[in-house]
Amino acid sequence: MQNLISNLKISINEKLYVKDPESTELGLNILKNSILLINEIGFESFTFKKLGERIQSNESSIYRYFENKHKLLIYLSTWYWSWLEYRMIFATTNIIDPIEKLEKAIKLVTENILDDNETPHINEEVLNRIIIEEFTKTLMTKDIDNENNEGFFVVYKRVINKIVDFIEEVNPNYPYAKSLASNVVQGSLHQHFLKNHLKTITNLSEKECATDFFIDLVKKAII
Amino acid sequence: MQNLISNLKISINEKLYVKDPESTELGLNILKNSILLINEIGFESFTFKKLGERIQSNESSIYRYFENKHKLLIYLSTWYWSWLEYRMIFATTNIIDPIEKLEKAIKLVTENILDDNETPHINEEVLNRIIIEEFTKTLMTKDIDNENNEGFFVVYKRVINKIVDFIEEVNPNYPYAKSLASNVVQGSLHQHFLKNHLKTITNLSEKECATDFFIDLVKKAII
DNA sequence: ACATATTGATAGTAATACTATTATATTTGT
DNA sequence: ACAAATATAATAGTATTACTATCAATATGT
Repeated sequence: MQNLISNLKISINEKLYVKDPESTELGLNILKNSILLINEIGFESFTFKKLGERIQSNESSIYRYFENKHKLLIYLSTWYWSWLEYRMIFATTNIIDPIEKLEKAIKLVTENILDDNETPHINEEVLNRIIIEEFTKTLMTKDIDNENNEGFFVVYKRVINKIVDFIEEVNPNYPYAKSLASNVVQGSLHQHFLKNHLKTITNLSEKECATDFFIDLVKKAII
Repeated sequence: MQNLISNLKISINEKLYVKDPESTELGLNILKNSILLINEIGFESFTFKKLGERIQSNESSIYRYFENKHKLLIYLSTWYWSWLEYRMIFATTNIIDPIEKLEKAIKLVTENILDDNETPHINEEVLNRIIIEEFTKTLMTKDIDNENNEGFFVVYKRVINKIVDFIEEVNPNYPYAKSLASNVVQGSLHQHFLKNHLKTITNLSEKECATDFFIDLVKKAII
């Protein structure tokens, strides 16, 4: 399985970049360090100028890969959800029991992420932190309807719809499969966020993990 | 009840404004039209200059009320959560049955909001739309830990903890009361957002409301 | 009537988010 | 090996944003 994943190049909507960043050294460097820099200073303070200084390259060179920082963030998000999708597919194929399969999928989208070392230019652990802190910003713009039409969020929706399928395998009569699935995926990001910043309104901690909460919630809801 | 609410002046953390906007005509005008303008063009495109033009006042005058647009948005959010908190308190006092009380509270935080005509300078229906589209942006900044220490989010947390209390009245042994409550409040905003923009990953529609989904979810989780 | 507070108008600054141009370096095709 | 093509770097420039500062005009309170 490890090798299968490492051989798969994650392909990303071409409208998200000007020039494929995975095609050159500089491009890979942009990806790698944008993740690190956004994590360090936050997306609002992140600029192409600062990234240029960090990688000893020029602002104008970065603009040749990405139109703007918003599209770069959608690119990184898409990469993340694609990576998760692959892991989810491999982790659930060959599992026959629908409940076990659903649990496995929920585990994957809710658990803490560790760098998997398969992709030297992407630190998945740091990328996960960015997704927790910044992902909703890619959705919550006045441009969402256009960007949705352009297919910028298909991978995210595909991950959720995979979980919808698993829910329906367990219980085809549950009337809120879509809302439940999107609630798990987005709600999990939010619970991780609360754990980091607003601890008084979450039960998550070092000891208590999001996975337990969401598996319990989903099973009670649909079984 | 109506009159009780209208007589209550919603009081807001003084650090959120330079000069109390509810103390002058111009201030009330800033509140009223900032809500309308943010709804029209989105928070990213919203500037004090544009607001000044709209209300025939000057950019510099608006800066005398709010340090920046971020604090204005937190002010508006705090106003919204305070308003909800009052409605929740009045709607749940004197209800003895804990389940009925919890259902009432969930209904209030998940249902569609209509303008209540008690506050001429705040259109609650439009404000609710802003909360759905923009509220998470007030949380998701690099400054959240400082701002949380300053008490900018106490009202939001109080609303959630009220629901935590109601959950614990129904079932004191449920281990995830905080996560469940925050999941309902934040998840409801998100489901409304999906209903408006990413319809394929939610069951909400004109016919199916968030309230039904969340009441079903919570009751199954804790009873 | 006079002091005080409030608002308006104007100007100015640093940073951001780009675009355009030109120079330089590197790769590649034959 | 060398010309041609391509990629990158450096520099400059623009419009907008997010403010701050100053001063004049107006309204208000006693």
